[in-house]
Amino acid sequence: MFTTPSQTINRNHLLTALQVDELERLRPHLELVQMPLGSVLYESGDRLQHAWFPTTAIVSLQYIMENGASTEIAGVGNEGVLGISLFMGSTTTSSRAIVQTGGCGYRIKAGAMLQEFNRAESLQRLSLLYIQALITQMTLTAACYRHHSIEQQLCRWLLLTADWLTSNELTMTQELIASMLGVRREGITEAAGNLKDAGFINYRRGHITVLDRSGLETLSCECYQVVKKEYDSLLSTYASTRHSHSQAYRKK
Amino acid sequence: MFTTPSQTINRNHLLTALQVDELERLRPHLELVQMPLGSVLYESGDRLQHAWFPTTAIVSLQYIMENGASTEIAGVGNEGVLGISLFMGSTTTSSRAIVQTGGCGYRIKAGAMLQEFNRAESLQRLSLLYIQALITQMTLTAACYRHHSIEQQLCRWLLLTADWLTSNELTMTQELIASMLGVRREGITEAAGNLKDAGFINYRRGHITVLDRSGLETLSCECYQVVKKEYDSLLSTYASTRHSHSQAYRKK
DNA sequence: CACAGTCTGTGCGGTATCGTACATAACTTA
DNA sequence: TAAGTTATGTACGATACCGCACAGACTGTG
Repeated sequence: MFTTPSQTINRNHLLTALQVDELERLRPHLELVQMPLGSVLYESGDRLQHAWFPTTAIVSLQYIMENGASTEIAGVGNEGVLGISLFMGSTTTSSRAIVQTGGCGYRIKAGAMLQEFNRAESLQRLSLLYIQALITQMTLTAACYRHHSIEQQLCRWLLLTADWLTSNELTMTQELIASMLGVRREGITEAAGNLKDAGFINYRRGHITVLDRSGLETLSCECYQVVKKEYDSLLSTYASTRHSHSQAYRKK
Repeated sequence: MFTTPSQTINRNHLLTALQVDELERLRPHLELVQMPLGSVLYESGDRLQHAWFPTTAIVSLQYIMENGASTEIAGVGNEGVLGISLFMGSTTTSSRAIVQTGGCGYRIKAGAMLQEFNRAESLQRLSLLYIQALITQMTLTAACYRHHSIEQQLCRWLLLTADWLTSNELTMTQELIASMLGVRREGITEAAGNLKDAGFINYRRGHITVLDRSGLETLSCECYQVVKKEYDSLLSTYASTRHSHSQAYRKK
């Protein structure tokens, strides 16, 4: 969605958009960590110890109902940050953050994050900007759950995920997708079968390949385009506020 | 939900929780306005000219799909503020804000709001705290749309609305409720009929009376309790950070 | 008071999704 | 290679909700 694959490695767009001096202050606190598939960054109710800036990982924000049913509320890739409630002033969060696609990211301790945020400089400004986009994504997710078919939602989900990955090869079981969309696994099997018959995707046990993005877009609801547009706009705002020397970070 | 009716008049909890000096700075910019039923504070894509702090009004945040179908994403009462994207740094919003229950509120021009927010004092802190609670509400709304029946959602909606009103008398047509929950009007008619048969509510053309809150809670999904708890917690945090002299505002 | 407009009640067939059960296929490990 | 595990395919009745149509009831207005 955002950049070409090669640029994405070890790179989080929010971080790279920071002012140079601010990034230099943060750098000693940023720890490059593995974010393996399925690992839980935080649970509903947890007191956050860190914030995370994904680079190649994709994280799913989910709400878990009392009966254990899950619902994905939003996804976070290398355009964003996890643990926003840290600086929103709340001690806990209502959702679970679980790694949907394994990869890497930067981790920072809660205290350091909060301190920098409260300086009210670019980290704050960019984080708030990001949260606005996140809210848009959540809005569309809710509307999509209400009004669109499983097949449409699957198309939206595949497109968004492929955008985050900047790849057409997803490592993902139908069971997992179903749990994120909050539907039965069989529903995904059927929808995926249709998409395969249409020639828009291909898949084998645990792997999905997007063959025809525009095909998926025609079957998808408007939700994908709206969210994509919001994130594109976010990234271009990042870019326009990026200090000319911020590439110092990339060299690291 | 939050206080007794008499205390609610002309009062917004976020405003009253501000530091005294900050409130004094804001006061000249706060304009008490009518917020009549059905009026649209902003549309999706609008550039915001104001922020609003409801006192007796309730505002519904909705996403409007391309085909005109609507979905309520969250509600805002006298615990919150409308127009958050103003200070999130985005120029526009993705949702529509429409007055669901007529009443009053304070309005403030975008510039004044932004200026005070950027002082990074209590208005910023409280607004972010509020947004965190709003995000929780949006999360639960999405999960509820996915997993719960119309009847459960109606119970949730009635309880939340009654809490905002601090009253058991809602002026509301089934058609309007249906459009907010994004379902058919007939679905609401049927669910409301069940609740009436159970003795939990009563209604006549355009009016609904909640007779048995705990009854509704038993039929409601967990979503109501979770949201209520979040807002209760928000208000108690407001209260604990309120300056002892803030009642100066109430005297106005 | 009559009438128009709006709100609510009801019925009925259609459809998407669910819940369940079980079969088959693809990987993994011994 | 065999066994075990996990992923995917398929089927079928149940059900919640939809779309539509229309009737009846309430309310405000001339």
